[in-house]
Amino acid sequence: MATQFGERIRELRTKQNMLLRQLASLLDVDTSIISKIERGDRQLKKEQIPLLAQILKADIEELQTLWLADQLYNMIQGEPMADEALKSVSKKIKKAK
Amino acid sequence: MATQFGERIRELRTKQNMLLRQLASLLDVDTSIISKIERGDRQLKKEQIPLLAQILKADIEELQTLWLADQLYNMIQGEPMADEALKSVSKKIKKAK
DNA sequence: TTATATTTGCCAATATTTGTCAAGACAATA
DNA sequence: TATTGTCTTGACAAATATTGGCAAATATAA
Repeated sequence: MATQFGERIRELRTKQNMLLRQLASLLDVDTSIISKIERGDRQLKKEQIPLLAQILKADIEELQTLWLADQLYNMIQGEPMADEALKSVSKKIKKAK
Repeated sequence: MATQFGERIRELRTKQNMLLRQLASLLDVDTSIISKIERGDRQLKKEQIPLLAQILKADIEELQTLWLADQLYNMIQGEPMADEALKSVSKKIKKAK
């Protein structure tokens, strides 16, 4: 399953002519991890987002949003009451502000 | 942290004059587990929802919604981009239908 | 107090996630 | 065809997180 996050990372990386192994080295993980993340096979660890954003000269908040949206989507996809639950959470969030 | 799901379970259980240990027995887990679930210290396993609904004569979909909403809230709470991510997912879900 | 119900902290078992390694696929090109 | 470089994939091990159960602590009621 492809992820919005992974696709964006790949886009950012390739536009800068950066190789998987170069990005992997800067993030201090194996090349295969980055490959899987870009393809949506694995999730990046949340704490790694800031460093990744810095390396790719990307907006941290953009990546955080994409990352979180992927997690949420993953959780609700296939759930019968996904819609209801989403609405409920949105309401609760608004109140909390 | 209290959960909507846990509070609802407790409400349903006590209204029927059922003890923790009685509910626990029917669900085939230790009493402490139910206590923690009702107080929001633990999450019920998703697969246990149908049985729990049956025991408490509750609407499965209601419990599924509350359960899922708790999971989602847990995931986004404290996240700076929670709002954006939620919107993004809602959009994606609507499209998928 | 005594009896019963609930809560809490801790541990072991289990499950999930994460990373590494090695082999394979694929394309470019000598 | 053989070689080189990049990327992908699967198997495995290590690190983390989750789960359930026990037992002690705490509450509640009589």
